[in-house]
Amino acid sequence: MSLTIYNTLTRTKEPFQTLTPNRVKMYCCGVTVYDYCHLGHARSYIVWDTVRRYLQWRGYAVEYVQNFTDIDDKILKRADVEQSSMQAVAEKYTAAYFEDLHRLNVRDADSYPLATKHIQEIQDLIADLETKGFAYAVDGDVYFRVRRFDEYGKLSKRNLEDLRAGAGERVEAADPDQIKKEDPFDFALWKAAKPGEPSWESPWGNGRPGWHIECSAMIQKQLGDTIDIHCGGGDLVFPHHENEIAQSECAHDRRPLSTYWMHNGMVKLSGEKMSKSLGNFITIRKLLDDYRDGNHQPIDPMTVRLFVLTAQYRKPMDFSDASITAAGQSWQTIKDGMLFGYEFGEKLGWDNLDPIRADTPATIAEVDRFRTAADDDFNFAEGLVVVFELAKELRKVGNIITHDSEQTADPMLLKDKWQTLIELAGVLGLEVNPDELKVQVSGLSDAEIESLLTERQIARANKDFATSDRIRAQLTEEKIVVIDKAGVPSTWYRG
RNA sequence: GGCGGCAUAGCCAAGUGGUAAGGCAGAGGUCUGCAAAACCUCCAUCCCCCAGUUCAAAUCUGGGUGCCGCCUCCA
Repeated sequence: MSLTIYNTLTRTKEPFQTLTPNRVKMYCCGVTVYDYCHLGHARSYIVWDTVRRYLQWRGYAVEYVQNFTDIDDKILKRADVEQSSMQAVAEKYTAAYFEDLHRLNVRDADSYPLATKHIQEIQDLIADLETKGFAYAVDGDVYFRVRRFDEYGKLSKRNLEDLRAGAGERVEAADPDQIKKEDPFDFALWKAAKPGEPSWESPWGNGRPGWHIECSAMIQKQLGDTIDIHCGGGDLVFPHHENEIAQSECAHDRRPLSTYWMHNGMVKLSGEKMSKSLGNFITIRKLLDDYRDGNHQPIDPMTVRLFVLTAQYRKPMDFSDASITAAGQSWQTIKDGMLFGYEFGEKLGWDNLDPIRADTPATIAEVDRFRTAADDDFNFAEGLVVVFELAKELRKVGNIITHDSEQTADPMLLKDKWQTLIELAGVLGLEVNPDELKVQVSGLSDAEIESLLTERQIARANKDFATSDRIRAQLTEEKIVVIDKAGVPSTWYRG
């Protein structure tokens, strides 16, 4: 069995073959740092983080690079609004990016190149393209000569004729620089400085880089001419990634920029793509800090991860109150299973609570099922089936133990299953904190609870159900779950 | 208008020729004074529609319909 990846370039699933055995060079288009990240960004970076984790779990050494665009009109505009500088705005929202994505358990990339730190590489690349006839300068701007690259459009599956036919008059109207271009689809590599905006000296006069060129230059610098996987949001296929290909492959004698191109589907809100421009977005911090689901509960960061992972990464997905609530319920199930070992391991006589899985026939079978699913173009939704089944089985045993009944399953087999669950959930970036079990969710001490229960027991014996129900309501308020049994004392636990 | 993609139960969603995974929600039961929690059982004769290929199709082909994305900055 081997890993297959859906390649946007060929629109088919292909067997995964790396340039160098067991090594993966992976580049992900990062954000333009002019605002807080929203759920759409969260999906993208959770997906690529999980792909990276999975590749590592499969034994690949992954070199993962993700850029920040820190030169951009929107950042400048924001700086104006915030009475700040481009650099200050970029730094503010870069810091916010890390805060938000760390909460979602997205691991740091191996490096985070910045456009402003690669001005020399960008200029060298533009000069190279100019020398080779793929770029031309006009009044301090430099444009890429799209017609010189006969493969232009190979990623997005469109050709210049289609584009011209489709665009009609819109192309002309949009851009005042249009008249400078040889072809309406030529795009800017370098933009002449405008008064009051940050700029850098260059052979073409003061100016700043265009958007597309930074990725080409930084990939070349950080990872080399050809990489294994280039990924990003589906909305970047055209023109951004198409242009990256044009720039890099023309500069590098047509050597491919990336073997595989991967794109994640968009997050939708009320049927429409979540985006800044439409204004229908919900930021990660708003979702995690202020949002309440259908059960009036706050959203656990792991719920967001699970929500993202339940959909195939290429498909669009809808965010709604109902869908995030369902994800929250589902996460509770998985969490219960993952906490099982920490909660019951000792009672079951395990000699340690080490979550590292050992190879046993039982664990290997589950791991194989998971791997088979995920090897098919990272079908984590199907892999999640194994996670759910393990979690539900452990939760069931946990409940049997909690409710003081006989527990007959083999403790060592349970440990195998628990360790497998921890490992597979971990591959998906789903983690629990064992300390959660120690947290006093109730302000009441055990003694106080016992005392109230005794009082309640007396009331129940006297058939004073009004009093017993009042005490139970009080305990429920304190998140104490009471279980009544006939003939034996009531049991309780913190829920 | 051009290009690309998607349509599976109340909701999310897997399944890519061999007779519909999983999750959430829901129903019934066990338990309880009644609950709650948990457990057990049930929950798509059928995969947007119409034709076709095949012994066999949700899965392949053709034609519709609907929805979405990109074509401007966008994860």
